[in-house]
Amino acid sequence: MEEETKTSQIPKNFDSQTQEARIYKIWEDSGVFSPEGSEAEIIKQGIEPGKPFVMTLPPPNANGDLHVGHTCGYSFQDAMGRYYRMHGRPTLLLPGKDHASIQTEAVYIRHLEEKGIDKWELGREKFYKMCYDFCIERANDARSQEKKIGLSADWNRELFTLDERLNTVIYDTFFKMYDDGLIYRGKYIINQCPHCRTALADIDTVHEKSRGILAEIIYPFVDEADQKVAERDFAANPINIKDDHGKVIDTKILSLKGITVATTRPETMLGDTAIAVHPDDPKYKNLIGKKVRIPIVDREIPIIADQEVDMQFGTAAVKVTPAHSPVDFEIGKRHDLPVINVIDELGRITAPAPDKYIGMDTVECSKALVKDLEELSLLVDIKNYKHEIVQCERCDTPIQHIVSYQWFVDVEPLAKKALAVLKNGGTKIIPDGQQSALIHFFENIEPWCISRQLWWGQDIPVWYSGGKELHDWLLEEVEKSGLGKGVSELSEKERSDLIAKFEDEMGKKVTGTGNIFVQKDKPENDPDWDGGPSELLFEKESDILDTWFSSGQWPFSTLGGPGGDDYSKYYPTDVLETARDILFWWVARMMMLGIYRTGKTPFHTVYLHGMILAEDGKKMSKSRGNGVSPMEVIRTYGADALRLWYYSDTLPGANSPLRTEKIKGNRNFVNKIWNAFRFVIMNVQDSELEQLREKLEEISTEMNAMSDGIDAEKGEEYQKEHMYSMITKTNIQQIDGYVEEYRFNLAAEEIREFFWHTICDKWIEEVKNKIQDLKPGDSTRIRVLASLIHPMMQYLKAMHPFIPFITEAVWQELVKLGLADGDLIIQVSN
RNA sequence: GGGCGAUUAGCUCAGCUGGCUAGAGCAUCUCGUUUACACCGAGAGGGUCGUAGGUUCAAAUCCUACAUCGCCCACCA
Repeated sequence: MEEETKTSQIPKNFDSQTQEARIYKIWEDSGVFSPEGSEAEIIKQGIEPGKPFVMTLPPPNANGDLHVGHTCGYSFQDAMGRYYRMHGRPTLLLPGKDHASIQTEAVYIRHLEEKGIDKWELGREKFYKMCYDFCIERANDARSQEKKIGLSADWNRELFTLDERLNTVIYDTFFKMYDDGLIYRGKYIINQCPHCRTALADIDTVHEKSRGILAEIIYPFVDEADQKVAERDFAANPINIKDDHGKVIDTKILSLKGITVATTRPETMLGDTAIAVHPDDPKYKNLIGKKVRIPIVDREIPIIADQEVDMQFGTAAVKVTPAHSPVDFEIGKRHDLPVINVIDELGRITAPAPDKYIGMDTVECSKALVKDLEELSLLVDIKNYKHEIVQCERCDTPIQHIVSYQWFVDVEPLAKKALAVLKNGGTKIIPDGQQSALIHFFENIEPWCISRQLWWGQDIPVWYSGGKELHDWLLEEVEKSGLGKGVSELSEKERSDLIAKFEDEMGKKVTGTGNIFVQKDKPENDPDWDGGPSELLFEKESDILDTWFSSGQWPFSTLGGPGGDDYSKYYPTDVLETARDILFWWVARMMMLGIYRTGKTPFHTVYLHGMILAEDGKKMSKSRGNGVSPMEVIRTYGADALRLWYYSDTLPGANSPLRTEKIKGNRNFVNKIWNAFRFVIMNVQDSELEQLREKLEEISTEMNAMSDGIDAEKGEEYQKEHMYSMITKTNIQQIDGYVEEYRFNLAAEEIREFFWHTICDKWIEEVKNKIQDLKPGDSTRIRVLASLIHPMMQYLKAMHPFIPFITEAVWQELVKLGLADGDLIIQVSN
C-alpha cells in the first residue's frame, strides 16, 4: 500500500514547464549566483575555495528577443560556470545588455516608422529617451528568457553598455588613447551609408555581387599635338578583346582624341583629378605627364604613372577619383592629387559638380552623364557588367565612399600586441582554424573609424572651441600648409591669420580658437581665447562612438575598470564564449583594448560555438520564415533538452542545423533520469531510510579514500558494494576531462550513454533482480540499494552543469527523503 | 584575389595527438504490456569513411594534388 502511495506522489513524466521555474527560484534564493555566495558555500562545506572562475558574458543586443544563438552561448557559459562552481571555484558569470548603437537605431527607427513617427521630426533628445526606454523594456524581456535557459549569472552585477559606471571607464580609455596619439581626427575616405546617414567602419560593410554598367569614356587631350603620339603608339599597341574564357577574339585601336577609360561609376568623373596608366605600358608611356580634359566638367587633369594599374584590364587607363574610391584615394596620396568630393552624406551629387547634376542621386547622375557624353560623342561603349558593390551591413543600402572628417583609432600597434599574445599562447581560440583567421585579421588590420553620425550610443567626449567647422577647417589648412604641427600648436600669429581667413571665406564671426578639448564635461575656458568668456562658443562633438568601442572593453569595464574592486579580484577573466561571427568585431577588439588598457589579455581561452542553422540547413532569417524561437523549444521540450542538444551538436567551427527530433530524444533522456530515480524512491521504504543514509555515507567515505580502484583483498562483498561507484567515478573523471578540454560533445554523449545504457539498462535491472525476494529492512537489500543510489547521486552532480533542472529536481526529491542535503547547484567536489 | 573549413550509415553528425570487427541520435525492420520509464526494453539491417597518389608494420585519422560545397575577408577600374 505504502509503495503505491509513494509512486502516485511522483508523476510519471517530468513536467519541465512547471518544474523549471520552481527550480530556478531555489537557485536564485540560494545566493550562489554571486561569487561571494558560492565562496561562502564552498567554505561551509569545508573546502578551500579555489581561484575564482570568471566569464563576462556577451551582452545581447537590447532590441529584440533572444534567438537560438544566444541561448546556445548561455548554455555553454552556464555549463562551464556550474562546473567550476561545483569544483570549488567562486564563480562569476557577469551578464549584461548591449545598446548596439547602429543596429538598435535602425530597429527603433523602423519601429517608429510603423507608428508613423519620423526620427528627424522627433529630435535627438526625445529619440534618445524613447529608445532608452525601449531598450530597458526589451532588456527585461531578454533577462527573463536568459533565466529560462537556466543561466546562473550574477544578476546583481548586470550592466547595460550605456550605464554611467561603464562610461567612466570607456572615456578613460578614450582619453588615454588620445594622449597616446592613438585616437585622432582625420580626413579620409570612409564608408558612408546614405540611408543611415553615418560613416561606417570597413567591417560594418558587406560585399555583394551586383549588376551594373561598364562605360568607356574618352577624356580628350588638352594639347591636340598629343594625338600624334597617340596615333603612333595606340596603333602599334591595339587593345585585345577577349571572350569569357580570356581568349583573344578581336582587337581594337583606341580613339586618338584622348585617353579612353572604363568605369562602372561614370558619375564619379565629376571628381576626377587624374588619369593613371602603368609606367611601362607602351601605349601610354609617351603620354605620361600630358594633360586631358574631363568632358562636361572641363577640368584639366594630368596623366600619371602608377604601378597599381593593370595593363591587361579594359583600356589599361583608369580615371582617378580620390574622393570616392579607396584605391584612388591611395593613388591620390602617392601623387599628391587634389581631392574633390562631389557626393554628399546622403549620396547626392554636390558642389563643385556642375549645377545641372547637383542634387541628383548617383544612379540618376550616372544616367544623365551617359546621355550627355553620348551627345558629345565621347561615349565609346556601354555594356552590362557584373561587379561587387559595398553595402551597409544593417540596411543593405549601397555605401558611398566619400571623404570626410572622422575619428579614427590607429589599431596597428594594438593589433601587434594582440598578435603576440595569440602567438605565445596567452589566449587560445577554439577551434584552431579561427585562431588562424584572427591572426590573419590582425596582420592586415586597417585604421578603425569610430565616429558615427547617429543618435543612439555613447557621446564622443570632445568639445570644439569656436565650433567643429572651424576646427576641421584649421586641420585642413594646417595640413595643406605643411607646417607639420597640430592645430593646438599654432603660434598666436599663425592662428589669428588663419582665423581671419576663415572668417573671410565663411562670412561669419569666430568665437573661439579652434582648439579641441578632449573631456566629458563642457570646458569652462579656453586658455588661448582672449575674447571674453561670454562670447566663447564650445560646440560638443555631435558624433557618437562605434558600439564596439564600448563593448570592446566589456571584460574590464564591467569589473569597474583598472583599480576597481571586482577588477582586482576577477580580472583577467577565464573564458570568453561567443559566436564565431563576431570574432573580428568583438573578440579582436576586446583583445586589443584589453591589452592596451590593462596590460593583460582579457581571457585565456575563447570558445566559439557553432552557428545554428534552420532545419532546412539555411541561415535562420525573418524573411525566409524559418526561424525557431528558443522559448518555444523550451516550452515544448524543456530547457535541459535544448541545452543537451547544444552540447552534443553545436561544435566549434561547425554549422549545425537545428534538429527537433534530437531535442525530443534529449527530452526523453531527461524523462529517463526522472524515472530512474522514481524507481529508486519508489523502492525505498521509509523505515529503511535511516540505514540507507548510513550506508551511503559509508560508501562515500570509502570512495573518497580510494584512488586507483577497488582493493581486491577486501573481499567479494566489498567489491560488489563499490563496483558501481568505482566505475561511475572513473566515468566522471572522464567527463571532467572532456569539460576541461572544452570537448562538450564528448561529455554530453558520454553522459547520455552512461546513464541510460549502463546505469539504467544494466545496473537498475541487476538491482531489480537482486532485491526481488528480499524483504524491506534486509541488510543485503539496503546494501544493494545503496550501491546503486550512491553512484546515481554522484552522477547527478556530474550531469548537473549540462542539464541543471532535472538533476536539481531529482536532488530535491532526495533531500525530501533525507538522502541528500542542500542544493545540487553547490554540491562541491574537489 | 586571400583566409578558414567541410566531404563518414537513408537523414543530421561524432570519431583528440594514426592502432582492436568505423560510432551516436533520428529513421527503418523484428520481437517484447517483466510493478521506473512506450518520452520504454531486447535485437537486426545499413558505410569500398569525396577522388587519385604518398608516408607507415598500420590511415577515416598525417602529407600532396584534384573535385564538389560552405563560411569569412578583400580596393580590380
